[in-house]
Amino acid sequence: MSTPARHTDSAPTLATVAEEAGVSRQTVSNALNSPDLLRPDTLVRVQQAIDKLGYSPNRAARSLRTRSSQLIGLRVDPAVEDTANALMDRFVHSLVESTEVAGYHVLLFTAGADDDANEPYDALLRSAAVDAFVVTDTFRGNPHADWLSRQGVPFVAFGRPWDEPAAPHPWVDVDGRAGVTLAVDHLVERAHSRIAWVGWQKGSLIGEDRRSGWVARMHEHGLSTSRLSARGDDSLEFGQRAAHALLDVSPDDRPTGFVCASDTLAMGIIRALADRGLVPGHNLAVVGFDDSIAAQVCTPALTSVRQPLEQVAVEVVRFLGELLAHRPIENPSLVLTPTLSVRATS
Amino acid sequence: MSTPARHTDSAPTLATVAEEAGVSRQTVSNALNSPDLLRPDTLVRVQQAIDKLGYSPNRAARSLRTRSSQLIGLRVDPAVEDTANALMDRFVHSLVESTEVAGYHVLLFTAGADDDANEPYDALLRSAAVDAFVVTDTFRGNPHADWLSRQGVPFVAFGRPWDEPAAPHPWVDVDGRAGVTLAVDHLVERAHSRIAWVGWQKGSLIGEDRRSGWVARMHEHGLSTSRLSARGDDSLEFGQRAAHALLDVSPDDRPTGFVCASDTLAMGIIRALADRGLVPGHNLAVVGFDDSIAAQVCTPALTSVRQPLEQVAVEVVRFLGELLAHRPIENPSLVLTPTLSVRATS
DNA sequence: TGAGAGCATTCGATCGATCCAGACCACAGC
DNA sequence: GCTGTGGTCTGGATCGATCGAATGCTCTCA
Repeated sequence: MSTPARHTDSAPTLATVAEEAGVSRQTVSNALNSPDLLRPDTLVRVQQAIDKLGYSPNRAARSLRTRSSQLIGLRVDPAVEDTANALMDRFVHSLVESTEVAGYHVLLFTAGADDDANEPYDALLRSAAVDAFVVTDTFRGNPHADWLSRQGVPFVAFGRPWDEPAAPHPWVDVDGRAGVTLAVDHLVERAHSRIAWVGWQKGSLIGEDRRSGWVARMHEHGLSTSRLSARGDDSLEFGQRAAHALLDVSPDDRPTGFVCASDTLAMGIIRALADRGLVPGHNLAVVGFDDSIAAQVCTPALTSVRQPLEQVAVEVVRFLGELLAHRPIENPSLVLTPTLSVRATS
Repeated sequence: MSTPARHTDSAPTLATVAEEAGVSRQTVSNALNSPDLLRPDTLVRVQQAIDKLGYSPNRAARSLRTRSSQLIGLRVDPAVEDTANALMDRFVHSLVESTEVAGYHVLLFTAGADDDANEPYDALLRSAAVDAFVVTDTFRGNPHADWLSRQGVPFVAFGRPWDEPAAPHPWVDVDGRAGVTLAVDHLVERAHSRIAWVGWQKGSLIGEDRRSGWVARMHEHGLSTSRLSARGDDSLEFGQRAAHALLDVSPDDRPTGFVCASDTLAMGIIRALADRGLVPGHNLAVVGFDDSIAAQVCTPALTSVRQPLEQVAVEVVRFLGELLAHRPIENPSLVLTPTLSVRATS
C-alpha cells in the first residue's frame, strides 16, 4: 500500500508518468483531457502508469496554463444567528455537491471589514483565484449584482434582480408569491377566513413579492385583507409585537391564521400566542417561511413554506457551466416553485 | 474609474508592472513579499505602478512556484437537517474569517458517493489543491484523523482524538464535561434535586464525556443519579420517548430537571412535556447543548450550553499557521470552556 | 511509385510567479 | 589604490501543466 508520510515526498508529475509509460508528456496530458485522441493500447499503458504512480495533475500548473482555477467563489456573511442564515446551510451543501459533479470546488470568502463590499470580489478575480461567483442575497435585493454585471464578472445569482428585471446575468429564484399562495390555500381549506400577514417593511422587494401572494389569493377567495397586515423587521420580537397588536381587537376582528414572511417572525407569533395562553393547532394556525430546522423541532412543530434549495443549487451550477463554457444561455432565468411542509401549527 | 468588462481583458502581470515602474520583475516581487529589501523610493515607485495598473499577483503562478495554494480544505457532510448541523454554520463563518486574516481561504468539498471516505482528502492533497485540512467530527470521534496522521497529511482537528489521546496532530476541542457541569450547577441553584440526563449511546465518547459531567457533579452535590439516565440516538423522537419514560414513575421519583447531550434531544423533551400539558419554566427545567438557533427562537426559549466556536476557529487557524510554517508546536492541543445561555426553560 | 489524407504522437514555447546566483554601486578600511 | 562588505537590483532557470505546430507513420488512390 502507500508509504507513510508520502505527502512529504515529491509528487509524481506528468514527466514522471510519461517516462514510466514510455510516451511523451503531451500524450499523458491527452490521456487525461482527450482520451479519444489516443490509440486504445496507448491509453491503457498510460492509465497503468498513472495508477501505479498515484498521479494527480497539479492544479496550480493546470490553472496557470488554462487560465481557469475550477473554483467558484461564495461569500458568507458575518454570522448573524437567525433562521434565514441556517437556511443557507442547506443551500451550501447542495451547491458543493453540484459543483463537484461539474468538476468545480467552492471557495468561501467574507466581505471583511473593508468599506467597499465589492473589493473582495474584485481581488479574487484579479488574482484569478476563482472563475466565477455564486451570489446570494435572499433578504433584500442583490446590491452586488449590478456592480458585478458592469464589471463583466461572471456570476450566477440565487435571487432575482428585483430592481432591474431585465438584468443580463443568469439567476435562479424561488417563487415566494406562489409559496404564500400555498399557505393561504392551506389555511382556507382548514376553514380559516381571517388570515393575517406578518412580513417585512415595504423596502424589501422579496417581502413585497411574498406579501402579494397573500393579498391576491385572499381576494380570490373573496376574503378581506383589511387590518390584517403587519410589517416590520425580520426579528422574533417584531413577530411577537405584531401578533399582539393584531389580536388586541374585538373578538370578531381577530385573525385565526397567520402567514409569515419568515420562520423567525412565525416563532415570534407563537411566543405571543403563548403569552396569551394560546397554542396554535386546530383553531389557531401559524405558517412560516423557509422550513428552517427550528420550524421542524420546535413545539408545536411549525408549518412552513419550503424552498427547493437542492434544485436551486443544481440549476445555479448548470448556468455556471454554460457561462464558463461561453455558451450563450437562451433563457438565463429560472423561477422554481416551493412546497408546503405541513406540521402541527396548522 | 474602471473600464467596463475589464475582466475580459488580459490582466496585468509582474512584467507589466516592472516595465511601468522601470524595474525588474524580481524587484516587483520583492516589493510584495519582502518590502524591506527595497530602497524606500523604489518601493514607492513600484507601489504606484501596482496601484495604477490594479495589479494582483496570479495565485496559480505563485502557487505553482511556491508549492502552496493558500487553501484550507473543509469537508461538509451531506446535508442532514438537525440542530448539530446548524451549529457548524457558526463555526464555518468564524473559520473563514480567521483564515482570511492569516492569508488563507477555505475550500469546501464532500466525501462524495465514493466508498472510500479518505479518497477526497488524498486527491486534493495529491493535486496540491489545498495545503492542509480542518477536520470536524463532533458527534463521534474522528474516524479520519488516524488515517490522515499516518499519511502525513497536515491537518488540525476540531474535536479531540478520543480513541488515541496521544495522537500527534494538533486539535482544539470544547470541554463538554465542563459544559454539563455548568448546567447541573444552574439547575441545583434553581432548587432542582432530581436532575435527569438524556444523552447518546455508550458508543459515543463525546456523549460519555458530557454525561460524566452530570454524574460527577450530581455526586458532588450529594444527589443521586440512579434511574435518572436515558441513552439513545440523537433524535427528537428519542428525546420525547425518553422523557415520557422518565416521567412515567411515581411522583416522588420524577425528575424536575433535564440536562441533554444536544438541543435536538431537549426539543424532544419539551415536546413530551407538551404532550402532558406541561411547560418547562419554573418548576420544570430543560437544558440543551449547542445553543442552536432553534434553542433561541423556540417557545419557551431553551437554556443551552454554548460552545465558543468563534474562539475554536481562531485557535484552529493558529495551529494551522504553525503547522504550515513547519514550526514545532509545543502543546498542540487545547480545550476551551463553554458557557451557559440561560433562557426561559430553566 | 508517389502524392495526399488522416491519425497518433512529439517537441518547444508558454502561462506568471519565485528561487538562485551574481552584478553593480557606494563606502569603509588597510 | 585595491580589496572587502553590505545593500540593491537584475537576469536566467524553474515550478508542472497545456497550447500550437510539426513530425512520423499508415493507408488510400491515381
